[in-house]
Amino acid sequence: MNIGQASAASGVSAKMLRYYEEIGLLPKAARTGAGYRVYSTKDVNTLRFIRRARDLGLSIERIKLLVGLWQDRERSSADVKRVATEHVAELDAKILELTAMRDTLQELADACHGDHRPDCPILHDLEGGGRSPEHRGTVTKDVPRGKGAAAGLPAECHAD
Amino acid sequence: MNIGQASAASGVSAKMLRYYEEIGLLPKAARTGAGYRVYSTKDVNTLRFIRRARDLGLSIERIKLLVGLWQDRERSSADVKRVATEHVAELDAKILELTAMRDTLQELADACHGDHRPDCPILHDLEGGGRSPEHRGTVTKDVPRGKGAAAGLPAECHAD
DNA sequence: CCTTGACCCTCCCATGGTGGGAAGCCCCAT
DNA sequence: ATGGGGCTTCCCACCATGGGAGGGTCAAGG
Repeated sequence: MNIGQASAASGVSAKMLRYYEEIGLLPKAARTGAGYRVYSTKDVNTLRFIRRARDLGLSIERIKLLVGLWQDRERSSADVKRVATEHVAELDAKILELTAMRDTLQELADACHGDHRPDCPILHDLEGGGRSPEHRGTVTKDVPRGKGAAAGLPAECHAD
Repeated sequence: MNIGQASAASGVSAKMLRYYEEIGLLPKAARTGAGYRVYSTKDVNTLRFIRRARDLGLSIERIKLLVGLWQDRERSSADVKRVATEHVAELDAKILELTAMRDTLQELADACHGDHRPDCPILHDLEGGGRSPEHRGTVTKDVPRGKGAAAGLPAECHAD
């Protein structure tokens, strides 16, 4: 089977097939005399496994672990479960983070008239924690991206 | 104000300050004779605006729009609201996607004994749509990443 | 005046997965 | 033998961010 056929049969793009090989997620494919990669049915099964795992949002690193476990008859299901559970925890964290953003923004949008006038609580909030700061505090999770070095400076606001 | 002070006062890293300038999110900063960037209080306000917008997950492109509207006295709040609403829609889509992943994976993990034995429904599912395919169909949203070109090949499974 | 240390500059690289595309070789059918 | 489609490698782009090298600058203290 050529790379194109393996791609069509697995739902993984040829580009990704080469990439997965390069990063060691797949073993190096055998080659024809002309240098074409050759795949077996077994390879396609592995690829489908990988694709399903990607569909569940698993990182390549974790998929490497899972493929290893999958091919290990001596594995313990506890190891597999742990990998899955870790990913669930990360998904939960991400969902929480996005939900907090969503809720804050939705509230602001709800409070915005959305008419031709310039007055807008969304901008007001972005400008300087507009509506009661404790309100923002409850909704917006303090995502650990900004290192919170924000120092003094009186909020004089308004850039125009 | 130097870049370090502007960074500390706004919570945006110096690295990002330079980057935002490069991509045109910020106007080119004035320079001292030695080439040091100089920032004003007004710049810091803009930076805080940007940082808050990033905290809400807005993309740089959308922040460019918002900053433009913010500085436009003639803006209509409808324009601002539209940008916010679009972002809320994207957040909702992402949350739905992640939640579907999470639920599927959680179900699989729940069904997994997690003991020393190798038998594991998680691997079984990844292997080939294991437990009743319509079940997977209901939970896992068909995220539009794989182009669904998955063709034939009988699922013989098991790569070991 | 000179050193020291903190700060700033530009430029390059890496991340994580994925797609796009160019230049060039190969295979099959007409 | 020619054309078209498939394969190869290599480079670039995304998005937003951090790290670091190599070199200039500034302020304080000796």
